[in-house]
Amino acid sequence: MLKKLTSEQQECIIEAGIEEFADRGFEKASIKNIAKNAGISVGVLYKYYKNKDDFFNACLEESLKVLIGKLEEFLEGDMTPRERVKKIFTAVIEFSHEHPKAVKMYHEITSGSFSPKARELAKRIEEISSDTYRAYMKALKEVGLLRPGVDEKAAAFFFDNLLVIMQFSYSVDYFDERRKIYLSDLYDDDEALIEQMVTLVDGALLGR
Amino acid sequence: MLKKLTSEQQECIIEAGIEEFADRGFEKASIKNIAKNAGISVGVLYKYYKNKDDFFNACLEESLKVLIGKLEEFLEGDMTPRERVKKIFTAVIEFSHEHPKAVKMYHEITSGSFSPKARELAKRIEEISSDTYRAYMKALKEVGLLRPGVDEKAAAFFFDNLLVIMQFSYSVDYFDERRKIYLSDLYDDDEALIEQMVTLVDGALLGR
Amino acid sequence: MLKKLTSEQQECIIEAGIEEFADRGFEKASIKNIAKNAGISVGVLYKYYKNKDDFFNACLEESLKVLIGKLEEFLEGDMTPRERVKKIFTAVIEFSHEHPKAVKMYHEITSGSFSPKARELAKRIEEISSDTYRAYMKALKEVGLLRPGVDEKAAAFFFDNLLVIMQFSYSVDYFDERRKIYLSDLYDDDEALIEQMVTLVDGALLGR
Amino acid sequence: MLKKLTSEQQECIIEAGIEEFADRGFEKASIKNIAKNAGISVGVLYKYYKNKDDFFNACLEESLKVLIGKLEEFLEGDMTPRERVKKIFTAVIEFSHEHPKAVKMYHEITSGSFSPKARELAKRIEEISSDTYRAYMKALKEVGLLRPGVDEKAAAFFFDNLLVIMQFSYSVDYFDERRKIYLSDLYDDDEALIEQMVTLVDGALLGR
DNA sequence: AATGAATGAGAATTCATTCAT
DNA sequence: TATGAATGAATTCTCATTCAT
Repeated sequence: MLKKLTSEQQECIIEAGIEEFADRGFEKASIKNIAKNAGISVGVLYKYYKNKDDFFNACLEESLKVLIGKLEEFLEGDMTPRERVKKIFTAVIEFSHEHPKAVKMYHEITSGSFSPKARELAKRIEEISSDTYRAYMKALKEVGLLRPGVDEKAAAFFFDNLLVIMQFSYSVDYFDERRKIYLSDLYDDDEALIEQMVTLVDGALLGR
Repeated sequence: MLKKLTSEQQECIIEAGIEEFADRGFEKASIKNIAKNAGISVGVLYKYYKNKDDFFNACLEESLKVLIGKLEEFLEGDMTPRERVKKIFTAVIEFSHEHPKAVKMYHEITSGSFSPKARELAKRIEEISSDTYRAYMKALKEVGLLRPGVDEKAAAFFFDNLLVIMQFSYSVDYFDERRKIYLSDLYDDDEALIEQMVTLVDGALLGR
Repeated sequence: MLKKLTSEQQECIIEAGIEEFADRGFEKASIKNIAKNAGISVGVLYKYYKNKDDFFNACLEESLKVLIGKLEEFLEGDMTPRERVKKIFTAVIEFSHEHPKAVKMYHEITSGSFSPKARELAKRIEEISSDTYRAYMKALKEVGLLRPGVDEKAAAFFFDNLLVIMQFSYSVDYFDERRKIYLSDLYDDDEALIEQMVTLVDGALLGR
Repeated sequence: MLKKLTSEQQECIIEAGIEEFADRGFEKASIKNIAKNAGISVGVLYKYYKNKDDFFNACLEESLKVLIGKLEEFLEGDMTPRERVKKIFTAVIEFSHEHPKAVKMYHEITSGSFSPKARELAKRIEEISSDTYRAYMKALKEVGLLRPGVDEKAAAFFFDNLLVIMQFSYSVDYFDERRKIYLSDLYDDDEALIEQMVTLVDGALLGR
């Protein structure tokens, strides 16, 4: 039956794409399947997107947009360093619970070789994170809170490393299982894990 | 597998497989190509391995074997905690330089959905690492070196998280580019980065 | 067809169709493209024409109509046989310059397998030409100008063969390139080529 | 069932290709169909030929090879001009009877836009014919047989034009039907048609 | 009536896997 | 036993045709 796409259905396409790409990876993802899950025909997908690559980029962009949104909140508000670190860890874990597919999309581009467009999107998000965390580390240093001898860049890298793998640990199947292995009873206690991470990060950055 | 992997030819097949899987990912990897690079016919490959999945598992197993080998050295020898941490960071980066394909194989299974056999292999290596690091953290705690309030499991998780992402940062293209973005001039100075990481980890675990 | 082709818009559609079919061939021709160039929607095109085949026939009919128009002039006027032959060769080449798309449409049906309707249209034009040329040859014979032993039908066939391939040589890319290969410096001198052809045809038909 | 291709089957592939391309044209020709008719799987076709284009070129080359073979006989032997012209007309018609698909392949490239490889093949055959016929016309001129005022190039063009359309008239459906329309009872009498054509050509070239 | 987005069958192409030699 | 040509299902992508708006 020929029926105009509702705007709901249009969103549905990207959503179905993210679902499929996140679950099965770019190569295994089937356009036919995505169309079926989105309740549309393959033709309509190719009306909006030039090819599989192009569609993947659109899904990726949507996913990263949500991730970037979270980042921007990081430097907002007035709080102690510990509070801020706790806030971001909490946000990252919450985000992973709410948008596991977005995180999986991010993880997806870390493997395989993608189009220049995808590389560019990926580069942008890394630059934004890097800038954000380096600015924070610089601020800490200026007020004499960053441990002496600690380089701002290394500190930012260290900090984002932990956040990235934490995101994976709550979204990507493999890392989730690994988290269970490492944490056993702590696996289900997000609160406690956050507290531990904050303590460790504080020790690393502030020395207390 | 009809035969144990003993002959030189067998090693050659696995090596060619690791090369291909690491470089092109599971889906894009070509069996024909692997056979050609190993100097055998596809028929022989299928004599030893049931299918692509099965062969991938064999390659994965070999890769993980090398990774596990490194781990065992961790607890060996008598040294201060800082020395030990430095040693492992150094070893991890050296290993990534020497065996980037093995690390890529490890990264490869973190994406996509692999067979039960692959999951099992992966589980084993995570259990070994987890046990190793937890044992170390426990030892630290017992001698009163671990910062008060820090859980051994969380500490082990924290520590391995950093090591895993550091391995990726030196082997997986995406993470390597990301490392460059974060570290800029520090990108080429492994020594300095290790020093920084050790300092941060020491601060996190030991409070100094 | 629900409506006769009367309105200006209708001509526009056919014109766009001829353009597209002549340039890209039946299979590669795009209905969407034709509609766009005609300034209408595809829906309208399908209102007037049952399908692509049907529309092609309409375009073909229009093209052939123009070709037939030229034919009718052939027997008009009072002139010597040589003058008449020269006139028709000149007309054919002029026509090819002015309406290359119509000639291409004609060439297009000589390949592929078209619908009965197209065959019928094609048959009609061939019958008209055949009748025209046979009548002329008969007239020549009756006044004793046609060389003895020359059959009127064969002469008509011979004559039209030359005209048809001459048309292709000025309209269809392939035959145009071929003409260049054969004629080299004569390629750009229509006048001279016509003169040569007339001489040859005169020799063939009249013996001088 | 997996079974080695007999060499007979290998020839069969090209033959099936020529059949399909000749009958349905490049665009409509179906690779699946060709494979089925050749008694092979699609995969094997793609083992030998890069893609549809490449396979078409192979079929075209095979077809043109046979055509060129005939051409070479043209200048052989010692005979009067009339005998030679008769011989080539006879040969051309025989050839069209024996290899109608080869002629259809030749006709096929006169429409549509083909790959550089196909253009090159086509150009070569036109150059060979052109050279052959021009050499013959030059020879005629040198012995004073070519009618005065007749250009060798134009004569060669005129001659090949007739041969080409004669080939089409015996192989390409459209031109075959046209031949019937023009010749009526002469349609079935190849001998008589040849005699007529030879007479006409002799009149054109030699003036008798 | 006119629109043009949606449909989905069908095409070319790939490549893991098989098995005749 | 080893080979690698043959298989054919599955994938992406196109576009004539339909029909809800």
